[in-house]
Amino acid sequence: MPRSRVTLKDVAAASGVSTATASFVLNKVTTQTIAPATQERVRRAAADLGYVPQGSARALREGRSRLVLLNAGRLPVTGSLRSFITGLDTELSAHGHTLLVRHGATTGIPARTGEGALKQAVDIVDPRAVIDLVRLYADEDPDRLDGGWIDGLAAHTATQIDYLIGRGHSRIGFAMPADERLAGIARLRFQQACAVARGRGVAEPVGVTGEAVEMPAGVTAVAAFDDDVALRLLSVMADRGLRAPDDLAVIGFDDSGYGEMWRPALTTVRIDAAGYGRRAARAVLGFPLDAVAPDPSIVVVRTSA
Amino acid sequence: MPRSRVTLKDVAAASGVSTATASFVLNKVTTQTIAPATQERVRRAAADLGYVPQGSARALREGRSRLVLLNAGRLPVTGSLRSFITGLDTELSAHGHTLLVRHGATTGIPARTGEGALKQAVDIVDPRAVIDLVRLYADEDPDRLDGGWIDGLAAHTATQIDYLIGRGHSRIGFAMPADERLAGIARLRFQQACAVARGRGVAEPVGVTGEAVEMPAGVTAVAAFDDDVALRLLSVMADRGLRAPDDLAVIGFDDSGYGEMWRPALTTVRIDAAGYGRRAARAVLGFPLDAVAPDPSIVVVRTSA
DNA sequence: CGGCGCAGCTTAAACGATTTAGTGACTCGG
DNA sequence: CCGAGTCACTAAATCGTTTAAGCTGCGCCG
Repeated sequence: MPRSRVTLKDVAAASGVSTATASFVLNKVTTQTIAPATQERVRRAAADLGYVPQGSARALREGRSRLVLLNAGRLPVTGSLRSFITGLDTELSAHGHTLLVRHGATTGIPARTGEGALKQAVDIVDPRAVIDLVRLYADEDPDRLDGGWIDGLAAHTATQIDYLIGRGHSRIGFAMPADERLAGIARLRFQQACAVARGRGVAEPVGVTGEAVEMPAGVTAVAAFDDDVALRLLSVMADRGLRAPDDLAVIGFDDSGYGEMWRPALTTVRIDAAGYGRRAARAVLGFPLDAVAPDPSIVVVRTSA
Repeated sequence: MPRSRVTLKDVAAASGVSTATASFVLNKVTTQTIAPATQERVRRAAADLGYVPQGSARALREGRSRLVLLNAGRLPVTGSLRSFITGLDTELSAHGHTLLVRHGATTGIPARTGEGALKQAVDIVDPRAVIDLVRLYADEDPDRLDGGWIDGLAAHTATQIDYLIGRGHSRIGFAMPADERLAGIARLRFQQACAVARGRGVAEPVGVTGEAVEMPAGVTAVAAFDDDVALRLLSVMADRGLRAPDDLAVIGFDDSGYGEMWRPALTTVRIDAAGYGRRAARAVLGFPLDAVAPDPSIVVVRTSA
């Protein structure tokens, strides 16, 4: 019963042509003309038999597979990363490709076990492309296949800071993550925040850690690196009997989904991560990017700021 | 410079043997004896050239690749799933295999787009095995390659319920998730909770939804399906001015990492998910399971219960 | 009517690994 | 000195695709 896999040979035999012809038809090769009637026969046979090309054979022949590998390291897949992945996945599969994600202890430090594991995965699947979030976040990825995610960050940081300024805050703190691996991208965001403030004629934000709740004198609001940092800050504040937004306004970044469960509910910035995912897919496949523009980021106003 | 991939042929040529011999050496084939000196030469050459076998060629020949595919659907990868993946990954890579994860809109309902996408992924990579969490959680997976995760659930549910009973609660609620896709596994957990209570001579828990905070008369504690449900309940309680644990004790399940940021911090059950991951890896590879037993689950006592 | 061009196929050679079925060169017992 | 039995190794087939190159008739031009 479990008749083995249907191969191209089966399709060819069933439609009375050679495998070459069948391949030409099914791949819509333009360098070769095939009679319409023949095309029809082949397509029918393929459909009837339920033929699906074997990826490994194809990959062997073509030197690379139709897979795209996303290295997510140990990043939690919630909020925007989840959306990013979804966008990436839908756009890729619309073009016959498949997204697979590697999670694991990749350290970002070359020649550590994690790096080796990624390399191994790459060698095994011969992916069409690799999107390495770990290196991207460590700010050392030469070819950023992120669909403009990193580049878009400046505008989203502006969304965050502008909201605070618009609410009348003129002395702002910027809460950095504790995780070393995020240091690169955190520094970037901090610089962006400073630039925005300068542009608005407001004092540059002061960097603070998410844990320490003692704010430098005069700071009335904190923009957090992400929702995680914001939530951690909120909980430390609660321990000290401080409430947001009255004692200190707190705005997160990159709506993680957990902020809305908190009390006070976390005000945050929502980014069209799925849009960036779709763009990343196009970048990877070599398509023009201008066709898809992610929506601008918006502030999800809840209670904390 | 980008000299193309090092193949087995290169290794064979460099060590003056045929590809067959090289293959025998590198795969430690026992049906064939090779002179120690030759083995040494081949291994050196492979190392020097940086040879890595090409997965697609191997997969083509063997009919399946050395990949294991985990279908995570739209599940958030935090807490225990993250640990499960880590355990799976380390154990698999210790045996020359690689774990890749598919995220996406898989619906669990056959013949929907999601299912098709998974099938496509499977066809492309010819994985050694597929662990389908979506089907597993929908309770319709015939061959459960989960390392005993589902089977272990009964004991962990007991950990959760017993804690509440030990704290003197005799009328307990069980908070179910709103997500339809978790209905199967939620029902299972609820039944387990009932069984535990019966065994302890306590009234069976009443099922409640995570959102509704009105508890049936006399209920003093709630065991949640997972931390997410617990957190949601906690926030609804906060809105009504109710505090845990005094007004209602709440215990989560499957420590997600976000519970400790909440105030009151969420008491929950921590499961050795990494252990189950390692077992799942062994199950997939056909190794005996008894060698690895996951640690028993423990209660992480914080404040909410 | 010879030959050219073209539409519509097929043949066969890759791709890089694994593995079956040998093949020589030895040794050893009788 | 022959036959059998190891040992150490190789030749070649194979997996399923893609694709360059070749082949065959037919129509048409000069």
